[in-house]
Amino acid sequence: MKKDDIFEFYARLAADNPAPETELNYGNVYQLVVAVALSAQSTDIGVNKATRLLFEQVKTPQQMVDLGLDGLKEHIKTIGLYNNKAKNVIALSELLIADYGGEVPANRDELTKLPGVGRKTANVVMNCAFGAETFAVDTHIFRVGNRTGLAPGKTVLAVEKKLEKQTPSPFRVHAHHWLILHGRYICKARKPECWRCPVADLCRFKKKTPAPASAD
DNA sequence: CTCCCGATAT
DNA sequence: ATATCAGGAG
Repeated sequence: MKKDDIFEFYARLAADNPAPETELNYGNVYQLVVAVALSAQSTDIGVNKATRLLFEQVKTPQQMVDLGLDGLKEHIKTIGLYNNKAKNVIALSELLIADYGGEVPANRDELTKLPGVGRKTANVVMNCAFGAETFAVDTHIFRVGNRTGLAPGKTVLAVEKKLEKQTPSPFRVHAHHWLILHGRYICKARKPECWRCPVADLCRFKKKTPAPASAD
């Protein structure tokens, strides 16, 4: 996409939502790490439903270790991939205690050493907790970037690099949230709602979906 | 590349 | 019935 269109693309999303935030619920940075780790291939709504009770009981890595593997599984049974996620969250909590004094490191390379925390999760934590200009490319951003032509790429890393290189400075902090929310509610995987899309005229995906009255 | 895996929308 | 959901590890 051309430079002026990229600027216009973000300017319009920003106008609709000046201060976008994650929709995952959390009370501290440790809980943010856990919530994002649990969110893989699952909806934010489903994760929030499970963490509401969990986070009342567990606010620190030590409290998670005390809860134990089976106790954690009981809380997150309703989330997909819960066996792997439970093991990772316990292991991640133990590592935070052993190597980081129970604190979450404010550094992407250190975050990535935590079990269940890959580049995307680390980028989310760096942005949401520490204000870093990171672009956490998830399924939504990968789709929106490719479909619209804003940031095409064959891999999530390629899309991330493109976003990092081309995103104008006024938008760099919030860009990834604008793109996720846009993908979640308008540029949806199954049924994109182009008729109410604020950037449809900038989008290479020319599929003109019907108006809502005749959409279904 | 495959496996992990429940809830929800279509 | 099947696709999709804030991916990561082996």
